[in-house]
Amino acid sequence: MNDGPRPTQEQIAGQIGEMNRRLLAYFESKVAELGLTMPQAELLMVLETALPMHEIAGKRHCDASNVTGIVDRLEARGLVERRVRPNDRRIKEIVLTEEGERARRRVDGILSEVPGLSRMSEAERTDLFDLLARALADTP
Amino acid sequence: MNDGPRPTQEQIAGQIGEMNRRLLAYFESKVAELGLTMPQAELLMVLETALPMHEIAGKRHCDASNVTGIVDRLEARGLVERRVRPNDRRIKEIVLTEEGERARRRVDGILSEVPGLSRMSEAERTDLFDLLARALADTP
DNA sequence: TATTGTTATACTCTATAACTATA
DNA sequence: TATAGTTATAGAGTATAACAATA
Repeated sequence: MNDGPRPTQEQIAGQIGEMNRRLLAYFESKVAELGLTMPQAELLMVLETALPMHEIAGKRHCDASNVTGIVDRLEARGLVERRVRPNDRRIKEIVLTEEGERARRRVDGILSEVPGLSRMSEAERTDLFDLLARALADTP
Repeated sequence: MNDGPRPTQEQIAGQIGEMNRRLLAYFESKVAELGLTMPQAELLMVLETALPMHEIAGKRHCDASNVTGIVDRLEARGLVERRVRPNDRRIKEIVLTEEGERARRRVDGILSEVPGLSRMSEAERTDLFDLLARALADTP
């Protein structure tokens, strides 16, 4: 497949780290153009359907009290609404407003467009996908 | 090379995002065992040699006032020292203490050990390295 | 009693602007 | 004047603990 020089694990780790840093900075700058932080953008992405606060916290692997703050800011901007669930009045469903739907689609467009991928061939992309899948399987 | 099903760009982007999230969470938990945050750990990694504050800010692409705070905390823990440069008394060189050197080596070990890579063959790792290099070349 | 969500508190990181000391 | 670094300030995200409302 490839008989070039063999990079060390440290070199590969360094390259993955560099990739992560650049991508994160890139995505941050792009969602900032929509007036969003990354946690806010990621919270929008989780709202494919309406969800209670505690389920959002579960998906984001963070404490429920964080979700309160992020939802507060999204709600202040008119992107989401809190709706008490009639069956169980303890629960508040978070739902996207129409403007929230639009913002979510824009965020989705940003996060789906990894700049480094655009000039790769289909075969290269498939190889990368498969290798990442192998790596992911062993990533905690 | 690979004649399996062709994933869409969105699927690959999703996988890269998932990889990033997991790796970041993994590294965060590991450096937290050393009592460090990621910005603190990354600042240690930059100190291969002593550096002035403003150069650290340049390498981290952040404002100089941030570096003041992070160095404050590292200094309070005895991991770094500020030394005024005699030639130009405006400049403070940040140098690792012995304990800082030890912490830096531990952080280096953590960041060089990407868990998903350990069970891949050399050929697979080389392919991944080359594909990431290709992708990086087009990542701003 | 247990669950859901909020509030109070505290800490880190982030940027901007004003400041001090030095060149 | 310009540069290096700090401080003051403000906002966002994070976790923990205490709390109110509901089940």
